[in-house]
Amino acid sequence: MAPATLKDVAKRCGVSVATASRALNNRNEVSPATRAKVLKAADEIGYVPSSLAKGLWSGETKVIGVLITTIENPFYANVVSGIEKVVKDHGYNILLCSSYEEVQQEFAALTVLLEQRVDGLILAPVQSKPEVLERLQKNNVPFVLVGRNIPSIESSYVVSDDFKVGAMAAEHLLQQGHNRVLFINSSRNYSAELRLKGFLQTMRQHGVELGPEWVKTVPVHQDAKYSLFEALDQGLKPSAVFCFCDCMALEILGGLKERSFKVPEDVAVMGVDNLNVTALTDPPLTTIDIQNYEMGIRSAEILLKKLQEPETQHMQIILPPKLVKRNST
Amino acid sequence: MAPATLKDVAKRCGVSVATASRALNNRNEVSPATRAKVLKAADEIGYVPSSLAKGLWSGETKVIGVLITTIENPFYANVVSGIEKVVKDHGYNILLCSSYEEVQQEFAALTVLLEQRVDGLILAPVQSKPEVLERLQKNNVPFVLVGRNIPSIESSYVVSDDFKVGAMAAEHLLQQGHNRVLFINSSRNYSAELRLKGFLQTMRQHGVELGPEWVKTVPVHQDAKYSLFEALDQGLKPSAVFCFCDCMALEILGGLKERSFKVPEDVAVMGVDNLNVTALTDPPLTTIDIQNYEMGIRSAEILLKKLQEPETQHMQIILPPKLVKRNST
DNA sequence: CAATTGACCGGAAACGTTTACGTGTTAAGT
DNA sequence: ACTTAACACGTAAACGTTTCCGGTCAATTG
Repeated sequence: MAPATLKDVAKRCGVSVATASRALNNRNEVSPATRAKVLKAADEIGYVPSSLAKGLWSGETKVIGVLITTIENPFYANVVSGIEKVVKDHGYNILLCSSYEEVQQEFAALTVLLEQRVDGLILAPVQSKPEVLERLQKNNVPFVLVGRNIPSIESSYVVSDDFKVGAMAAEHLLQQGHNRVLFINSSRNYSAELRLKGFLQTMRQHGVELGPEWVKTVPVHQDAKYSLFEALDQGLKPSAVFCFCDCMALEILGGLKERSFKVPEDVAVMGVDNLNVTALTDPPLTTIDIQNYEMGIRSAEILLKKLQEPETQHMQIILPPKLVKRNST
Repeated sequence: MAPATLKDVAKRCGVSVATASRALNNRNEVSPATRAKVLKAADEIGYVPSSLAKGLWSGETKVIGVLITTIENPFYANVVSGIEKVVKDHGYNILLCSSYEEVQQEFAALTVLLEQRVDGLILAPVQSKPEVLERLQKNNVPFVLVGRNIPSIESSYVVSDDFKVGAMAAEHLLQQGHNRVLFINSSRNYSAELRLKGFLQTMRQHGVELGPEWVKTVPVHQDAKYSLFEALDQGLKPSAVFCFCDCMALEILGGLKERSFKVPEDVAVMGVDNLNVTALTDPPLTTIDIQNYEMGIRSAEILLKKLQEPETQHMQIILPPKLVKRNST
């Protein structure tokens, strides 16, 4: 049994479809009596208007796409939560897609989102190549990058100051007396590049030159601890490990435990994201707060502004990172 | 500029809309030459078919709704991830809505999902009252409950054996010599009721009678530690705390730390869900694995089956819980 | 050579909305 | 009493697809 339609409502109370529509939309060309009749009929048969038909007519779906790597990463859960809070109040809904850090899946998801005619899009792009965004621009759907920028294309984005994130980590670790620092980095995104750059440059400024063996890029879908093991097995003796994100830092914590290293006595660990749980790990994790939830909020606000005023200029927000010192360093 | 339409494609290569549609859908009533022409034109103008129009025509949207309390709870992140894995392969997409454990928001989200004409729905219902599900049945959209059942209505669901979860916790804690156990419970769901029942009944069977003061229900949107503090301030001296879920257990861990209790020496703590992070907390958390990801998988599989064969009987899956002993008990 | 077939393609209806336009009724204004 | 405006409502077109039905044209058949 197909869902009830406007025609059903109209037939049931003996008016035309147009009148039924007007009554339900609170337009004023309907007499109070007929309006009551229509509302009653609609309620009785459980009528729910079709967003499909509405969207086809109006050209807007009231759906915004959110394309992230995976919702299992609490960082993105925070971001999405922030987005949802903002857009809900404006009558928008979220269509959630995941790329799992794979270019192909990202592209497929993008196709889906375009087919669904999302009014706008917030995404954490996988690759720094501009293909995906060019496609968006071609189809001119408004979009905002979140968490990661793509430098080769002009767009709106909300990111943390990633160079500074790397620099802050370096400064903090140097201050604690570390100069053999292993950088466990993510692949395929510009934030990772910037953090690395900020990190290495700051180390160098303080006279610490780290060769490429001190930087490990974790293959996607692999536990970061194996990158650590790889480094250890190559004979590296790091006094500290700096991770691209807390997720990786947690995995490193697990790896160190597995190999019976004490943190922070044998090896210090720090991450980025300040996930809720990092306050409760063993030991509590030193990390850098990059305002996850706020990122979601701001990106959604920018997108909404673009939807309301299509001629809005691109907006870039760079949130300041903040060191959260705990016991892992 | 509105997105390109089939008519645009057709006009561009001088064929009818019907032919263009046939060419793009790989139907065989088109000559190879025209097909090539159409595909080329479609590619050139960046044509993306409209799911709205397609859905209006076909009566199915290839979207399934997922309605949970909040994606910030890693338990649901795991569940959603499992759902996504299954439905993606069958060409379905996820429309994610959150109820934030509020009946009103749940109802509003449901309206949205019905308006969007989702083909099916997977939900973790907030309340045990059947209003929401009756609405679903009235609109006859196939649905599957996940994580929580609603006993008053017949439906498909995938849950853990929640009575047993409570019983297992009780047995484990008794075995460790605890008989002053504080139960930090969730409100507004049947799983919570069952776990409590299993817990209390098992305690009683072993001669431990716990009065109502030993059961605290955490108000929604409140840190569980305040429920702990309340109990402590009432003069209770629990030797162990059993929490409805790991999220709460983590909050309790925080609260105990705040009040300088040592875990497990002063107070033991255990939770439910076996979240990834619980292996790395201080101390590593004893918990009960209820197969979060698997729940998502199974619920999605049931829903897909219902979509393929609408006459399918209701299916109920009760997954066996498994104790994961760590150092917090 | 006429009739039949088949390949290929266009016209048009349908899905469920919303709104511009037209029409009929009624009350107010002269 | 006649015009006019306001009001209430219906008709129909449009949004972008897909498919049914029919038509054209060339090739095959007798």
